[in-house]
Parts: sequence; structure tokens; C-alpha cells
Amino acid sequence: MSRQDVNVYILGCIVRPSIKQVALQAGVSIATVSRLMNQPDSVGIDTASKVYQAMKTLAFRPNFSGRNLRAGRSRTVGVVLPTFSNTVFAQCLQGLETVAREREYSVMVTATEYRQQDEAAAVELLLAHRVDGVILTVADAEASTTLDLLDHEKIPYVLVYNQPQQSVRPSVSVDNQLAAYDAVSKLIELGHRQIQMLAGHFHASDRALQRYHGYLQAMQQHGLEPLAPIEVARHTYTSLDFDYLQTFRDPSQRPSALFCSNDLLALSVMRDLRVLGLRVPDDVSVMGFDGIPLGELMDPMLSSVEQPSEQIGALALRTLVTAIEEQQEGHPTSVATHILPHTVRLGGSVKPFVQPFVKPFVQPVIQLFTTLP
Amino acid sequence: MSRQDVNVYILGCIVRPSIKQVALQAGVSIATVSRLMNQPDSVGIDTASKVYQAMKTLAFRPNFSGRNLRAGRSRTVGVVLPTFSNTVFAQCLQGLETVAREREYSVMVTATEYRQQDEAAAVELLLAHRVDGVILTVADAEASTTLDLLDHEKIPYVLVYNQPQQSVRPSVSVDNQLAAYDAVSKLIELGHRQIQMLAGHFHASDRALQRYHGYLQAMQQHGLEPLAPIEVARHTYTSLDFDYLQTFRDPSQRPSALFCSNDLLALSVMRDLRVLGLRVPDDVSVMGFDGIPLGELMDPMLSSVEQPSEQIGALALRTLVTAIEEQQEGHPTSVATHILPHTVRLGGSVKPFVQPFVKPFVQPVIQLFTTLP
DNA sequence: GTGAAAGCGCTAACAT
DNA sequence: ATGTTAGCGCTTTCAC
Repeated sequence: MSRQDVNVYILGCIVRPSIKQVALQAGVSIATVSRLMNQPDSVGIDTASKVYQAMKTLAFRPNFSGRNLRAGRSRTVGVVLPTFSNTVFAQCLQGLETVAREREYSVMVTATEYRQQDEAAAVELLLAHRVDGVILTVADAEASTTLDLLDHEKIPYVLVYNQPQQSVRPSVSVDNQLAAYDAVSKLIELGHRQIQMLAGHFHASDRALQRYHGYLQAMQQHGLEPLAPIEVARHTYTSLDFDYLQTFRDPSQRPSALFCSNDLLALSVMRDLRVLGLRVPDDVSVMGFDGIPLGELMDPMLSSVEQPSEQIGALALRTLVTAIEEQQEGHPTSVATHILPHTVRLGGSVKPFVQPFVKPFVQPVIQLFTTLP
Repeated sequence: MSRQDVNVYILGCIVRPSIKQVALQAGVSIATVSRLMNQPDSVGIDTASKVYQAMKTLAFRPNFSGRNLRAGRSRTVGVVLPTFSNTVFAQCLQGLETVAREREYSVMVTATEYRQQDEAAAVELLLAHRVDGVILTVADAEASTTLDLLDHEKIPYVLVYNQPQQSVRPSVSVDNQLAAYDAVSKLIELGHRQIQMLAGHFHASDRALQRYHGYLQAMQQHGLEPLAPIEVARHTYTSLDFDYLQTFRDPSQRPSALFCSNDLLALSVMRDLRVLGLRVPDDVSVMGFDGIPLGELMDPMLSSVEQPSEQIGALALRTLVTAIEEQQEGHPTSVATHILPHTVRLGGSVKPFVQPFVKPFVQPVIQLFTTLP
């Protein structure tokens, strides 16, 4: 062995030590070094300490590329979400990453920015990195060639937020239709009759469509006429474009309650209504979906369907790791569909609807007072 | 060559094809396949199409583990942030990931949950994966052994949000002290004299401390007595614990304006004040820091120091990639410190302070009215 | 323009 | 309990 094999410095440049240098330094074979990392118990106590010492002096750090290549696994999971700018997905990522760290998995992330056509490339890239599995939210879980690919290649994956109805696919979500049904039923219970749904493009979010079905179900079941949904060109923040609210200027034209497919949209529409001179909840009640933490800080508090995003992420990761490890041990693949409980949070953005048919008796008196300086 | 080398299926199980299978299928050497991926021009036109054809039929996907091991680079950057639950960091990640995708880099993420002691392990893990560089926010950029490690090992990195003052470290941030100074000066300009700062633990966020210095500077420069900052045990959402606001019940004890070290804290405190029966901005004005998009949707709109989080992420990634590629070409390492512009956004959560020294003239009349049924 | 061959760091089967 | 060795998939000289 040449001197360079021991030395960490070559031409003054740091060369990261490999197990080879460690083995040389400790006077053992590379197999021993490798074993110490994988099954520490299988190495003699004094040999072990020698190797640990060598690792320390050389500041050895294993090279996962080598390990992954050889072992055929990477202890890395891939994540594909529409965007991290929407708190819901960010929370999911947070929950997922926390559990990943516990389980000693790493996380590689991509965003599709709600573009269905970007899903395939995102997954391809992750697969090139040989991630052991994928956690993802797709535009449409039923008709997804990306999911078909994963199925075909037997790559473990878990959907988050998507809730496949026809196909059998591992997923973690709330029951979107039921949750929307509950929310709209609550509005109906509070006296609302004219309830309209507002959503991003349905083709970019099967969840939004499922929620719309829940809306329809609630309306029809209560003998109410469903209104055509308002589809806006975004899933997150508005850009102060009020065209979609033009009809709201006429009180007879506008619904008494608005059910939004997510909280960012709900908060945006509340702001837009405000700018238009309409009050929430006095003129329009607003119900969101997601239950983002910031909604609770609003005044009036945002009513919303709470879904446990961090837990969705956490459970998805646990489910994925289980699938990965089952697969590695040659077990049969079990497909688990987790439906987590939702709750309808009622805040000040929704108020009971009272038919405005009688003018209050005291109004003249009030008018007298208000004409005073 | 045995038949198995050509065949993608072994024992009914899919075996991912390598360049070896592709080469065999196309009747060329593995070197040609490799060259086609790296310098497509160096391969003959007809050979190329043969190889492409083989790749297609075999559904070939390069194995980055092999490539990374051999090439010594991974086209992957590591990201270490306090949490993804805070919109600010989520936005930064979004900006960063978008540019990474453009540049064909992958992103591996970790959260420290504001625990300084977790920073080292997070970076170690990323380095074991042989990321080409790291983007990170640390608790304290001046005294960070993690950053010293990166410096020592010559791993390119870029800080985000951190703004080192003494040490020379590549970073992308706003000028925290100046930004806080501007915000507090604005409050003073609006008549506020009793201004207090509220922050998470300073030892977990050097930015918060720099902002406190900005607060101090503004107060002193205007001849005002700084108040002791309120340090609360969190950086994100409150858990409805109002102890820290006890003194606010007494009007003579409370400041007229509160400057919060971030928006989540500001929104939380606004909610807490509301629950305590205090009105924002009538009883207390509130100014945040970060300029998260949701703050603009609030009513009253959250006043805040806007920092361009997505751009911070985007620029950090561009800077990092530049550093990585400079280093690979053996160029000298240039250290760029980017200070991005901030703006003080004034919303309804702040109102001019008027000394309540004269009782309004009409008060008796009002009292008369209010004693009516 | 193409091929042969070495080797990146590591694991695991086999040997002792 | 430890060493020897083959080879994971790829890039990159060095030949021709």
C-alpha cells in the first residue's frame, strides 16, 4: 500500500477517507470495518475500539453512494407534493420528515406546482436516485400513469390527501366526500339554503372534486338546489381579481354561504369579499377545508374542515417504511388505505342564516340616535 | 453472456436494467451508452439511435448511485431548516426547489425544529449522502461548529435568513437589524412611545437577536426608553397560554405597540390579545416580521416587515450551484453575502398612537345613551 | 467513433 | 472473530 492510502491529504486537498483508509489505520480488513457499521456485535470488543479510534482520527464518514449501490437500497424516500407554499403540504412534509428522521430515513422532495404533467418527471428523477419508496399527492389518483408505473415496477408508495375510490392504492387521507358532506350539512343546519362551492380547477385536484360530490350529496339530501361551483384559476392565493365575485354585489344573486375547497382559497375570498364591501359572516358565511393552524388565529376565526396534516404525513411515512421493509423481506405486499378522522371546526366566519324578512322593530329609534352628531 | 443479462425479468421479478443490458441489447459497449448520456455529440448518429431504442425497450433508468459513486458528485443539495410548519421556511423551500429543478439538481431536506443540537447530525447525514452543497438556517451563524465543519471540509454552503456579522460566510438574507430598525422607526413615527418586542428564545435564532438590536437602535436613536423584550418559549404558534400577557391587563402597564420577531408569533399574540379582551390596533398595535402571504389576508391586515422568502431560497440555490461548479472546476472559492431588500408593510394591525389625555367632550351624552335599555 | 478495463466505496458470501 | 474477494452501475482514461 502506498503512503497515499493512509493519508487523508493529497496535494493539500482533503480526500474523504473510505473504509479502506480506516481499515489500514486500524490494522484490520475492510470487511471488519463494514461489519462494525452493520452488525456491531459481530466484531470483537478490542478490534471494535481500534476501528472506532481510527474512524475518529480520520473523521470517517460512510459514503452512502457506495452503500446504496451495493446494497440496492438507499434508506431514502421520495416526496412529490403540489407545492410547499400551501401550509397543508408543508405540514405534511414536516410530519413526514420528523418520522423519517426517527426511522433513519432521508427525504428527497419535489414540487409539481399542481401540474399533472410534471408528476411523471418528478417520480422518474426520484427513481433514478433509487429511493426506496415514494410519498405523493397526484392530480388524479384514478387515472395516473405515474401510479401505474410505480405499481408495475413494484416501488412501494403511499398517497397522501388523494383518496382513490375505484382503484386499490395505498393512501392516507380523510374521507373527502364525507368531510365536505358534514361541513355543508352543518351550514344547512344553521339555516343556510343558498350554498355555493368555490374551488380550484377540479382537473388538478381529485380531492376538490370529491369534496364537491360531498357538497352535492348534502344539498340533495336536504332537498336543496345545488348551485354551479365557482372554479377559480388557482389553488392558493388570489391576486386581487374579483371577477369571480361580480354576481355577489347583488344580494339576491349571492349565496348566503360559501364552501371553499381549501383554506387558502377561503381566506383569499374573505379578503376579496371585504374589499368588495361585503362582510363575513354577516353578508356571506365562509367555510374552508384543511384546518390550517393560521385559520384559528383569524378574526373572525375561519370555519373549516380540519384534517390532521402532520399526522397524515407521519402515518404515510410509517406505512411506506413498513411496505419497504416487508418488500425487502420478500413478504407479500399489503395495501393499506387509511382514512383519518376529520372535524368540522365552526368559527366566526360562519353564522346562522336568518331570513331577512322583518325589519327590526327598534330601527326608527336607532336611526334617530345615529343622526345625532 | 448468459441469457439473464439481456433479460429484464429474473424469476418473475423485475430487475432494473443497467447500462450493461442496454449495451448488450444495442450491440455496443457500455462506454458508448455512458457517453451517450454524458456527451451525446461524441456518439455516432446511427449508434445513438440504436442505443436510444434499446433504452426505450428496456425502460432503462440510470442509477444515480453508481454515477455518484464514480463521478464524486451527486447533483443533489441538502437543505436544513428549523421547520417546514413555518410558512417562511416552506416558501424558501419552494423557491429553492423550483430553481433546483430547473438546474437539474435534487433536494434532500431535514428539519431541526429549532434545536441547535440537531444541526450537526442533520448535516452529517446529508454529507454521508454526498450532497454537493448545503443550504441551511442555523441557530447562530457566528458560533456554529457545523459551519466550521463545512468550511473545513470545503463543502459549499449558503446560509438563508442567517446574516453573519463577524464571520465571512456565504448567505442570503435581508438586513435584519436595519429592517427591524425601519419597522420600529415607523411605529415611533406614528406616535408610539411604549414599544415592546416579543420574540422566541434569542439563543435559538440569531435573526431574532439582530432584530432586537434594530429595535434598540431605533428606540435609542429617538430618545426612547427600550423595554425589556418578552421572550416566549416558541417560534411558531402559541398554545393559548396568556401568562406572558398578564401585565397587559393594566392599560398603564402595557405598551401601545408590540413588535414581534416573526409573523406567526404576531398573529398568535393578536389572537391572545383578542381573547383577553384587548383590541388590535385600538388597544395595542402589532407589527410582525416576515411578511407571510397570509398576513395580508387578515383583518386587520398584519403589518409586517416583508422579506422575499421564495427569492431568498431561489437565490441561495443559484449561489450554491455557482459555488459547487466553481469548486469542481478548481476555481477559487468566492464568498458572496447577499442582502435582499425588505419593505415595511403597514396594515390595519397598526394605527397611529394618540395620547389619551383628554376625555372626549361628548362622553356624558354617550353615557346617558348607554344607560338606556 | 468506439471498446477494454480500472476503480469509485461498500456489502456479503465464503473461507479460515 | 476476522480476512479475501467479487461485484453493484457507472465514468473515464487509454487504446485503436
